[in-house]
Amino acid sequence: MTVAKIKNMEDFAAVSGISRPTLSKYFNDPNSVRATTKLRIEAALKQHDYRPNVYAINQNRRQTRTIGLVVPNLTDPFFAGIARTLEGLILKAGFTPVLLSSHDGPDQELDNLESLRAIKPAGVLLAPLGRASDLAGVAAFAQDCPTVLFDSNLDGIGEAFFGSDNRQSVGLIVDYLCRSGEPPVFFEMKTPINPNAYKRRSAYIAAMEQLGHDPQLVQVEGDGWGFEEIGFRGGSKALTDRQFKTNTVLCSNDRLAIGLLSAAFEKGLRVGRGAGSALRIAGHDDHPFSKFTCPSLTTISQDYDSISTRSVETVLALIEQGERAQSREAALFSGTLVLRGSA
Amino acid sequence: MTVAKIKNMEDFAAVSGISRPTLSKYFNDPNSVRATTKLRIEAALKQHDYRPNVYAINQNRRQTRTIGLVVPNLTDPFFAGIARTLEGLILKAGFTPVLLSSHDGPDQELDNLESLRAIKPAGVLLAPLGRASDLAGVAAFAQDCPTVLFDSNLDGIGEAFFGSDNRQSVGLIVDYLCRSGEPPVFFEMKTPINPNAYKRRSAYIAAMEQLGHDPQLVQVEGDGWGFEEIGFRGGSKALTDRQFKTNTVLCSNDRLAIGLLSAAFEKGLRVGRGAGSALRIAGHDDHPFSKFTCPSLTTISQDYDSISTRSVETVLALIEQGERAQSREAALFSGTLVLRGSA
DNA sequence: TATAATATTTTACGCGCGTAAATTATTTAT
DNA sequence: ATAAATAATTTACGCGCGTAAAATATTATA
Repeated sequence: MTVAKIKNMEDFAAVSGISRPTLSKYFNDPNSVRATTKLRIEAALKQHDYRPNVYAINQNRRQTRTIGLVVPNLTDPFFAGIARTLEGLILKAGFTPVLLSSHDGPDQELDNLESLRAIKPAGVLLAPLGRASDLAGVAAFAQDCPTVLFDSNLDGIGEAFFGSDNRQSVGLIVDYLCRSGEPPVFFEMKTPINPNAYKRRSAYIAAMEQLGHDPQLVQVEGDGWGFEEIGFRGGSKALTDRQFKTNTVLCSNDRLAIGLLSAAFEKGLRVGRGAGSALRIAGHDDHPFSKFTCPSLTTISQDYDSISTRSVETVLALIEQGERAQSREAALFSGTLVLRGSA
Repeated sequence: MTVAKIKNMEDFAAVSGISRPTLSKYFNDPNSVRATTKLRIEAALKQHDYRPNVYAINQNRRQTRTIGLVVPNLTDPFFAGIARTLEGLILKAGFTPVLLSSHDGPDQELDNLESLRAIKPAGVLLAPLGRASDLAGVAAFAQDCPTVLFDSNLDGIGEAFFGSDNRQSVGLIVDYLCRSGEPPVFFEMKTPINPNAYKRRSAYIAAMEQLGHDPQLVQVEGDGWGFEEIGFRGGSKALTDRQFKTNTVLCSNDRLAIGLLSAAFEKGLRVGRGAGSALRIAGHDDHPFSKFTCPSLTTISQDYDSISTRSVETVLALIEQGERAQSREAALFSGTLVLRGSA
């Protein structure tokens, strides 16, 4: 470390003996310069600790090396986990992820997109709120910036969508529940926010009918995103009112199931697939906590490895080719059954 | 919306009839210009949709309007919640938060600080990993950038620290548990990563001794941050080996408690403060899920409103005065008892 | 070794905005 | 109405880097 402070690329060019344009090339892509000069530069970097100014760089570049990442709510460990995976993939590709949470609010979602617009990201991965999203606003953004949707689909918005095949996954668990005991009642919110919820509802109905059973829906009131609380309250009411026609409940997602589990416990109902159990409860999503509920929750694990990988690959491809996709890509991945104690 | 596209402040000056330096002043602080011109500018903004280029702005400003926010792990809903609160406070103060998660790794923690260095934030709020943190690295960063620590303290690093008064909170719950039943055994990790864990351990010992009880520690093996899993495994073993000398267990944090709760359930042990219960379990932190465990978890709620508010106030003050604090501030806030079903 | 191909250097301009100094316009106080 | 105070305009430079063009140096090919 020399005494003279290096404050810009010019200074660094002086001390390293490399011309500034070559350095500029190097910092844009270390492999774009000759191997020997690369070594010289890296040797000098070790000695002098210089870092190009991000702001000056991005002022001139058309394409930023940033990829925006917007999830509905980071407070939900499910999305926090996905975000982490995606961040890792983005970093590995040599881009910088910028993570934003919509905090379950469409206003915040639009604010996030506005913030991203300001930093001119090369691409954006967006898990929209769903029904609550400001469709026009999101569409306008996707028009200006290569955007890939995941988790929740918004018809026709973005260059691509990757998510779960709810039809397959719900079919899978309905089938399992029917084979292993009484057919399940479907426990959900009356007016869900997430489009997946609607798909799961109809997938449940279809699966039940195919197996020759009567679909039974228990739809609880409740606004917003406090799913555990909604599941708890609605579940308590449903249990006292004996709304569940069979001893088996399939919840639209794990967070509702966690609430229902809690309600059942308070009522003194034993949950599980054992002989002495009064109720079987299953969920969907394999929420990080579902392994530690009492009893542990039987659920569906979404193939988030595939969803993440494909989503990132797709933005990267869009960025590389520099133009928009000729057609909107959409792929749904299969879930797998996670058998635990509750059903 | 006019046809001619406005691409920079000069263009916007032309169409709005306001000189560029005045516009520059306005965007730096809307109230620094005369009320009438402010109105004129805002009227023009509505018509022409222009946004100053962030990169060009920050290239010249010494002080960015950005505040870095680093938490140990966003996957933990506890930190996700705090992060959200802090983001809100930062936004309200007119700054832009940049949220980064260290993913429980000291390398990532340093990487995060490096990333922040690159964007030259006005200040940083850091919840360090604790024992795992690279002390020298963090200290070096705090030297270059006004940094306020919260949640976990690192001796002498940063301009201030705000956290919980573990001595008070643990004293409170130990006292409650002793008054309402058998004195608690302390359930924790043998070599915790978080400095709070050590404080809680000694607070437990002190509180027990003061009440004339014999402190009992059950320390489980386990590396890393999968606290629920560690609590589950260690708890299962402790229960089969009858390591708990009394029927009451105080866990070092809620996530361990969730694991222990799960282990107790599997063993068929009834947890709660009722007559037919075999075990009482209490936690610490009021984790978002502790309300929905079976039974719901008696715990300590940290005063995160105060911690958040003071932390943000302090960075803002540091930023405003433009110089470092003359002395390192540190404040601990009291927790409150959250009485639920488990103890 | 001569020639072609590829890298690097030199030179120079531009990006969009911050900001300073001098001048002119507007508001406020007297 | 006049002077003083405040705000806006004009002019001009600089920030740190991207990037283009021409000249020069280095490496690869024959």
